[in-house]
Amino acid sequence: MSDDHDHHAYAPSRIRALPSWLLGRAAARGHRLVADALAAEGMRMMHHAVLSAVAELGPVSQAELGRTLGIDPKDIVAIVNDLQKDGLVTRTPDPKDRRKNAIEISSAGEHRLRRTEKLGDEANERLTADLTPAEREQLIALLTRIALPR
Amino acid sequence: MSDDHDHHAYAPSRIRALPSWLLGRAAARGHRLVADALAAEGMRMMHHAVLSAVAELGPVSQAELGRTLGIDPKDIVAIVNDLQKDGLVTRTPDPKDRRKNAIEISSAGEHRLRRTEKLGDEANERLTADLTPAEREQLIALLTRIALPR
DNA sequence: CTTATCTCAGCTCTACTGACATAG
DNA sequence: CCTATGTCAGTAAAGCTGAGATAA
Repeated sequence: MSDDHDHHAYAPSRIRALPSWLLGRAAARGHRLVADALAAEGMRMMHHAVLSAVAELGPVSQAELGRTLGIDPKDIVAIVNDLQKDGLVTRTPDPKDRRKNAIEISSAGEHRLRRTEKLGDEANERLTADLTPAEREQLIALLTRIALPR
Repeated sequence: MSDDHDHHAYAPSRIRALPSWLLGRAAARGHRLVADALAAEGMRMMHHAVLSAVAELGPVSQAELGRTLGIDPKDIVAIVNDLQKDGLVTRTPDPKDRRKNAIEISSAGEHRLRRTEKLGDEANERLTADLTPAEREQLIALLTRIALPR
């Protein structure tokens, strides 16, 4: 017991056995890596996620964004506000349903997205640097099944 | 495209490919499950983690708790305050190093820990209900390697 | 009348930063 | 002098709740 070195890799066994605990630790580390990388472009993780979803879904309502990303629609408001302020997305009233805003990515947004995507990928590689490519795929597959439950 | 049902399991592919994103989603879901379960005993996740660490490490300083759990030592203060207020741990000055507090679990703390441990295990089973036992072990092994990097 | 969308204000939990007093 | 420990105040990001206005 009581190694003076090697404090970092230790966690009490009862804690270490809890998937939720490990998930929290791993997510905190991953978030730190990605957030630091995206900060170089003045973006936060949720900004990148929403911008990426807007690019993929085309003109889309805020409520739809919230549903597909699993984010509270109330939080989409502030994120879209920021993206719009930077000219990365456009927010126009939907003529067919005037309750909705049609969110679309701008050319500046596409340019920004290409850069943040690269930075995010690099951060995720650092996060999973200890894993083999096959292990990364398996981790993603397992996480998908518990992160997006039916 | 555009299934009216089955919104829940979808996420844009570029987002879904990011381990950090999946980790965040999975951790949020796990935290919700565990936090709700522990709330029945008036405990939060960090209270349970610290109480568990105190039980396993015996008389231990707050700084040591912070190091082994990977939590900021400043945050240990408030957690130990709460645990002490409920009589779950004792906080006595260390006679050998008067800078330190020796944190020890009480019998009430051990009783509380047995119950929160059970509640936490059940919540973690719900979180990983879609996985086989072998897959759970593999998930824990993979998470350990990225959550506790050297 | 009921539902869906959007906005606002506020809260919790986790994590972090800076400042400080005390003890080694 | 410098480091380690503990305490306090405040901040940030993600995630929630409740209330309300507008439109379908």
